[in-house]
Amino acid sequence: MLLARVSVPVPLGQAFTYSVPAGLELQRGARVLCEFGRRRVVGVVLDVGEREPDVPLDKLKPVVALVDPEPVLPVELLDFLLELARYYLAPIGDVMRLALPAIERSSARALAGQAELAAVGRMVRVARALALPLPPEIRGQARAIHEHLLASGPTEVAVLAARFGNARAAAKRLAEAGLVAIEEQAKARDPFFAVPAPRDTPPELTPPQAGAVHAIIARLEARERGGYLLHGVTGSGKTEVYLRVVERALALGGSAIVLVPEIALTPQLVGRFRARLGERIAVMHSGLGDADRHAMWKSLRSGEVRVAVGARSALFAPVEKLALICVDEEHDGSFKQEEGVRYNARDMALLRAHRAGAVTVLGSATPSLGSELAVREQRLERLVLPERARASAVLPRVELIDLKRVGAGPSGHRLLSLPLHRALEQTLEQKGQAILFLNRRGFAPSLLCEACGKVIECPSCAVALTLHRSGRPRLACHYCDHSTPLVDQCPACGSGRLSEEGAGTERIEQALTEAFPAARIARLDRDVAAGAKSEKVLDRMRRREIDVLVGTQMVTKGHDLPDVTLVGVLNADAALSMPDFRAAERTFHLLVQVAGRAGRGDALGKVLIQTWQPEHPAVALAAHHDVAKFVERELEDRRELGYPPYRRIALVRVDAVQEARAREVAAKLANLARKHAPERVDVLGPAPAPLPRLRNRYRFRFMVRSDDRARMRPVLLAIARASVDRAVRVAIDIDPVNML
DNA sequence: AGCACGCCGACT
DNA sequence: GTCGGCGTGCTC
Repeated sequence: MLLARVSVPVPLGQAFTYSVPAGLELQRGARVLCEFGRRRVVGVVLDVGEREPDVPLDKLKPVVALVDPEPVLPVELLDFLLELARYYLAPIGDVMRLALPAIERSSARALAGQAELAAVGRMVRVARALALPLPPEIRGQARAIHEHLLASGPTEVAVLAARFGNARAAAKRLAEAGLVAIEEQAKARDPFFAVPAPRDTPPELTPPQAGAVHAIIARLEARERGGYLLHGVTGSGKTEVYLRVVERALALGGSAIVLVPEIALTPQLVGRFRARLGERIAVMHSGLGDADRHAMWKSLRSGEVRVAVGARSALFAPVEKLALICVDEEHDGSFKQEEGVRYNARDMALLRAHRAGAVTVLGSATPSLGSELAVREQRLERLVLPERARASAVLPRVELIDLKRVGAGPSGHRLLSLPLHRALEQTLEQKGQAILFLNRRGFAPSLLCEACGKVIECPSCAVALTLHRSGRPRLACHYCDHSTPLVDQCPACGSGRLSEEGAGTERIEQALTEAFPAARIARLDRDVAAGAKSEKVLDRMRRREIDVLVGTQMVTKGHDLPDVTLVGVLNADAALSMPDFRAAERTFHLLVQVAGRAGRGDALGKVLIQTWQPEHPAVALAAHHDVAKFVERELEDRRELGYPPYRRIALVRVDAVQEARAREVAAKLANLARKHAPERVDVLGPAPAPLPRLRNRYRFRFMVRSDDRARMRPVLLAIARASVDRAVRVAIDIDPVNML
């Protein structure tokens, strides 16, 4: 009997078997229309074959119809997805969803046929100035709009509306007066493509770059699989290596995927790829609408474009003949998806490439300990770029400031110590730029009642509310969307003596503005940077319209800001105190990355790191740019403590609105795990999570750990299959990155 | 996840 | 007397 295993878009972890009607030619990876329960769904054929039914015949239904003549998924990608689902114990339907753009998934459109698909691209109205003398009675907004159109060329009416008040009406009047033409146009495919990038001339490679490029290219030409760790300090020119090897992969007839952390996917980076590879790349980023995303996906699937550049999800690019995957900043935690299918794109890049017989290049200035161990065990080959690509750019001098011994500077603020204050003065005098890093947004991290000693907490989470003063003063939860106007009385005891504890970026910004009234101070964090605004701030920084930039994480990542000569880390220990075995590694990476922001141009950079623990290895070794020593120490610690990369862990998270239910299920599952655990697999916990209540749900968790992944599998399967109270959510996080 | 079935409260 | 709340069971 000819049967097909079909992945159906439900989070059920299993595929369903359908009979194949005579005459229907089914291929693996093709979409099919199926009856599923009382509804019709579009599924993906996982495999087809002549075999005995594994379900009672009266349940077996036939495939209704074939949706595409050609499979939507290449076989290599399909097999990779099956393997990924197995690795993470994720429902196959959810995994398939990762790889299919919304438009390909939705049954309505899939069945509507190609004609309708072509019409999916949005139409927009574009205004174009007609070169006529403008009558003097046209004034105000209308005149401004006309001038803008003359200066900047045709512009979407929607864009005008966002920029000029009442632009729609003004544009309409201009159109009626015959001064402006308004035309319907198909929306540009991708925002990044709206401005064509000028082609660049490839720079000459430094000897280490050339060495790395040659090694990788040799593998590509031999069509052998292989993994490389491209270990280069910030500014050593890793991107140029990616560009060269991607070009080579293309020239050899293959395709390539380049993964970058979401935050690093900036117009600058995309611009560099486009300058070299032109229209031969597809950029997948989170700002893409369904239609644009689908256009990208289509061009990759058809082979018209053979390079995908993007964050996590670009890993699922539907390319054929995959030859190369590059993962930039491979140590970055954002490659791990933290909801739904909790996959790690860095790890899965190695898997997909290995299975496809392709080459993987993992790039970083501060490689993950996983990569370091892989080099030692010869699973990866290290390629080193030891120096900065620009001869004049040298690694900055780093100075540690012990906050226990050094007090506040003239501003009176503890986190603006005297040495930092002096350094800022000097930088401003010398017309340099400074970046100050503080990993806390808001004004003050908590409000403490001095009468009853309570901290004002979020009503749905067990965390303090953060005081924000930019805009209307409010208390906001950084873990859920709760936000209230600032209160002046303690909600617990009614006292009016509320003290603002600690400092966030807003408070530092304010202190700086007061201390350096002549300087142009700006702030960059998630509150400022909704959407593409962070690029705006960074552009102003590049244009030197800002002297001092205060910010969170966002200021630390890969941006090339050549005129920054001073970098201050206001509190290096913040990340160190996290209850997470990777706290030291994160702190180290962060400090080295931030330090790398200084002195990228011609001027010698200076880095000040303020810390309460100057002797802590993560801090002390980062100050000396001593990656090797840190890695050695940290690997030793991990081995002793039985943590990754020496042992594998899986975190089982259990949460429920009712605390008792969550606690009970966690206990039950941990017991079950212990019962199934073979030798060399241990179960630790359960215990309340470090954040014991979030979004009104109580959270418990326990850990399954082993030196052998295969041994853990039956234990985790037992947990995944156990039936539990429906009010309780259970999530198994394989190789967790975020332990909270 | 959907979508059914099923068994108890306030209303046209 | 019904409309509708969401508990629980199933989907090849």
